Amino acid sequence: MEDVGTALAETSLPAISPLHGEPIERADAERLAGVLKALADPARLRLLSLIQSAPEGEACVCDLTAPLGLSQPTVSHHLRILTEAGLLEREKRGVWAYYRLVPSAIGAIADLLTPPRKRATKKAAR
Amino acid sequence: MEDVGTALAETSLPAISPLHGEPIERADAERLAGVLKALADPARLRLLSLIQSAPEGEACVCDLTAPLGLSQPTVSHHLRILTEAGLLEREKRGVWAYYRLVPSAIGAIADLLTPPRKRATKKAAR
DNA sequence: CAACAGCATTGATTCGCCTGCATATCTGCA
DNA sequence: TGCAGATATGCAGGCGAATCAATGCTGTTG
Repeated sequence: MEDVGTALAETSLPAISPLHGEPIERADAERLAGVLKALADPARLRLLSLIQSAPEGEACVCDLTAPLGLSQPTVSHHLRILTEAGLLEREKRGVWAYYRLVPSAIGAIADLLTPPRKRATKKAAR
Repeated sequence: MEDVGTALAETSLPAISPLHGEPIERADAERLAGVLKALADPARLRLLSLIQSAPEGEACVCDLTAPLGLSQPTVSHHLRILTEAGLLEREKRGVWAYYRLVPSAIGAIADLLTPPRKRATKKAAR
């Protein structure tokens, strides 16, 4: 894969939504799918949940392996994917690497999936 | 896979969110991941988008193969997955099968991903 | 009734991903 | 400098998914 990280970070994940106006294009669909793919995994969902509920809203790898029941390399791998998708941010303090959520990124996804308010009108006008 | 269809339909996709309170459990993570996996595909995102923007908010398979550039069996396959995930509903009229969105289902996902309003306070109190 | 059109299903192929093991890298400390 | 603990990366096995061609099914039409 290329750089899914920038997919959500800045430019990408544009204001277009698959549930609003005209059909999205292939490139946009692939970008959005890339980010959703990062979310669509039980281990990664649990990671996000664990980090979010951690004392300071952050957690290091060593705190996450046990609750997940996965090996340290595997956990590190999933955290990498989530970070590259723009859903997590990493901060290294000393020997430990602390991860925390990026609320705006997750919010952006939620917005894209939120159908327009009462916008059920069909464009049958054509 | 078992019945991802019921995953969103009724009981499943409970009120728990991976981004709110305490960490979600493994079973919940797998259910949510199952639905997200249905979304995390470019072809399926484009299908949802095409159907949503269709004249009556509905479309049949024959209208979808060309814009997607995929074979009819493949399109049918994706529609099946989306329907089983509870994101689409199917209605057969004559020889045609019309698909349309299930807004509540997609809204439910969006709600789960929407962080609590201004709830950024950490529970470090513990 | 026969021929045809729209969809779904099956089988086969290819590709990607999740996982763990082994190993490399980095940081702090003696 | 050398050692130990915390993370990251490479590699490989195995499972699941995406796709298409071929086939079956159902309703429509002549």
